[in-house]
Amino acid sequence: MLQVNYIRENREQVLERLAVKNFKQPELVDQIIQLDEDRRQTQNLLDSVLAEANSTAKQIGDLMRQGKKDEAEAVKAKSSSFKDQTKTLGDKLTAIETLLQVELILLPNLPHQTVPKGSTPEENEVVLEHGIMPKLFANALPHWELAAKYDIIDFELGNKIAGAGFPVYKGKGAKLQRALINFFLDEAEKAGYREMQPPIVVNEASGFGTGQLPDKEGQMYHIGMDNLYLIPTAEVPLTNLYRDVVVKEEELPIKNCGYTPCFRREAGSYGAHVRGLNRLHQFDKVEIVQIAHPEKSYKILEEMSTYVQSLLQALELPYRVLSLCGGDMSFTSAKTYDMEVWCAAQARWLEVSSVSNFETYQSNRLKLRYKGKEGKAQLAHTLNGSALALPRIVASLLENNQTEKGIRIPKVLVPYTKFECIE
RNA sequence: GGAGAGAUGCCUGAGUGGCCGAAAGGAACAGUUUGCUAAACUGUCGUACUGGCAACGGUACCGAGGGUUCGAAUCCCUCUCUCUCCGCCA
Repeated sequence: MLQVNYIRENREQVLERLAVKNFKQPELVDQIIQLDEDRRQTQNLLDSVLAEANSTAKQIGDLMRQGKKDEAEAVKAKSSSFKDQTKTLGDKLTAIETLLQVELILLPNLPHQTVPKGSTPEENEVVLEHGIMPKLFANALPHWELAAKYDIIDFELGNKIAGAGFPVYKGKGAKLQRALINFFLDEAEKAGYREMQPPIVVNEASGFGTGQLPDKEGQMYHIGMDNLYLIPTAEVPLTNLYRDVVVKEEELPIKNCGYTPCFRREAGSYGAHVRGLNRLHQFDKVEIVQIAHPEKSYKILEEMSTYVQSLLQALELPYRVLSLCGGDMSFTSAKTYDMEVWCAAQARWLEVSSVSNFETYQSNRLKLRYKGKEGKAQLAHTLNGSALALPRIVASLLENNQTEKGIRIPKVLVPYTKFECIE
């Protein structure tokens, strides 16, 4: 959520930045500025009535204590009129504030100056490509066929017990999952992230804090009986750990990571491009999250991108880094890098990580601030990234590393899998 | 699931209708002093909105939301959460 004061003082710039994100309702900006104006006016009025009511009440109290009952009664008669006024003004103020909040929530984050213009994925900017795309032998298979051939991932079985998009990992397939999770967590720890194990259900306040609610509730599984949401990403609990928190400036940056399963309804997705592991309702992911000083957050974004790339390099996967254009970026992000790995048998790039700086967009909702020795508490910047999401990593490992004898496990993973090949 | 207790500032904790934005102690910060790794003394010490160039004001907030009252941390209602005991249980 953007800050009203910022919008008021930087109207032109806000409009210009929103245009980069292809925001369709720029008129909201002026509406918000007007509502804010109304809000302050109404509050001033209300405050002055309340001030008068307070001093009158005090007066009555003093008179009562002095035993001047008649005088007190006289003043009492006068003070009862304040009630209607404060009620009316209070209701008006609440109505304005509610509307202001509703409209503020409709504004997406402002893209950073370096974010490329554009509205479609094709307009994302390729920052770099790394690695060599493997040349596969003649009868090379896509990963869903490899999964069946080696009996390591069972989509049918998942269908039976849960539904499409909930695969069952079997034998070496399961071990590969576990190996990847442990490898990612160990690497994150080496990079200075503290491992956390958060709940995988969250309440409404948490969903609001990171921006999933109110507008994206259709994307999350909801447990109606207890009004809890299954997390779509560990970003939600890991970032919400700092909701309503003021951290010490010297503690920044705070670096946390965590492994969780992630749940996404993915309503409306179907077809060949979501086959196999390409898109699932439940998947595993290790997430990295940082709470940063505003002056350092863009440097940290680059570091996080470099870190994620180091994982892909270690896994020997060919990848590219995209700087997302304004229109393709998420609602809440100020700048996002996507990492995509090459899936040789499908001959396509698959997104395996998304690293974003949210600046103060989330922290404003979360009321996440930092405070130095001097001065007031300021909103911190939040960043997060996948490091990494498993299914598409598995898909590309299977496809890229397939040989006529079996699937080769990358060297760094062998200590974790305890096997070198899936035959 | 049943019964009970509770929620106050960074922490402990007092406050049961006006003198309470809130005692006291601790912590923290600044200073003084003695000197030695600590103590004593003094001062400062909540947040948000808002008016003002500023000095300095106004308003709201004692878990959340309503209500009673001229006036609520304090009384009433609803909700949320925490703790204790019982039950169930990985």
